[in-house]
Amino acid sequence: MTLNKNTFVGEYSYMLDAKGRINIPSKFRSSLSKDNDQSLVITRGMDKCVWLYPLIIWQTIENELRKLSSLSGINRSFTRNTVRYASIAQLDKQGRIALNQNIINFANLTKKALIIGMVNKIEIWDPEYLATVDKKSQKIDSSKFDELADKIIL
Amino acid sequence: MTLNKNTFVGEYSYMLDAKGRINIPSKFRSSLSKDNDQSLVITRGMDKCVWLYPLIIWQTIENELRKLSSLSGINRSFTRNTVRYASIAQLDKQGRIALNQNIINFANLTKKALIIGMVNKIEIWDPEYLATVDKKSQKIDSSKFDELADKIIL
DNA sequence: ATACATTGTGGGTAGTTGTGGGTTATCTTC
DNA sequence: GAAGATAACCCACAACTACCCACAATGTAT
Repeated sequence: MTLNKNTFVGEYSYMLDAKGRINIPSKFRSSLSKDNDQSLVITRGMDKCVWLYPLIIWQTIENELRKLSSLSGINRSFTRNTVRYASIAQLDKQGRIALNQNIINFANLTKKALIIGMVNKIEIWDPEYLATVDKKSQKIDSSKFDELADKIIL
Repeated sequence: MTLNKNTFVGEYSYMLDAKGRINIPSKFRSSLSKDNDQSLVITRGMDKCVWLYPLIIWQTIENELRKLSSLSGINRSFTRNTVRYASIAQLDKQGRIALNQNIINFANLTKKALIIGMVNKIEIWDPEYLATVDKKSQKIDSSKFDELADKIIL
């Protein structure tokens, strides 16, 4: 198995149950390295979505944040936004995590939820909301998109 | 066997079976280098077709994406769009991969499918749809082919 | 020409995965 | 300390997927 650990790609559609639990795709679970102890850090995304980091990846982010100068306003607000709503959750026996009401509201989640692998982290979106975001960004950013695509896509 | 590894040329016609599985030409299989662990990454093409990358080639894309900072919105949506429809699949014992319904719909695949070697990646097309695309591009592209001629000597 | 290996295609089965819900523990608040 | 709310744990089960075997058609070697 030559797959990179703690790397997530692909899109999955799941249900949020009445208790606020949501399944983590089994491919993502098996991608989690052992030293994560089956744990993810739940936090607010920069967009209106949930971000999930493998615990050990989160720890490296914490260390990066420690180094950031607080002189810069963007640094302060980024640190505040990412850290203040962060919580650690361990997968239950069925491979789910429980989201609290706060973050459910923040991401506008109801029942259907899209889980998207974003290489080093995982996003959870309300499908309809993501669709509107997609449309907007395609109009605005298409030229910058092409630039990135030229560099990265083979 | 003098061909470069992870290089694909030629066209093959195969059937998609009831389970969404499709055979990978044996020439392509033997071209895959060992370190791919018999794995391909399935994703949406820029045209309405399926793109298949050897795993290690895809990983170079992943690593480029990893470098993009999530502070920038354009980076986030670019990563999302690139990675979202990707899935890693290992060839089964008969040398096939399974396509999910999402990508089958995207590429308009039914039963017959054309597999085309595109040097560093593989494309899967619906034969009839590709025919219509070919007709259109012949009209449009002849002038742009001349531009390319400056860059690539055949 | 014959025997043997490879390739493309189909299908059955056992195990995994996604989802729901009930029961027990833990924490709050009065 | 009791009552109520919240969270953790367990079990159940349908749907799906990965894995296995089968076989005809084609290609290759003797």
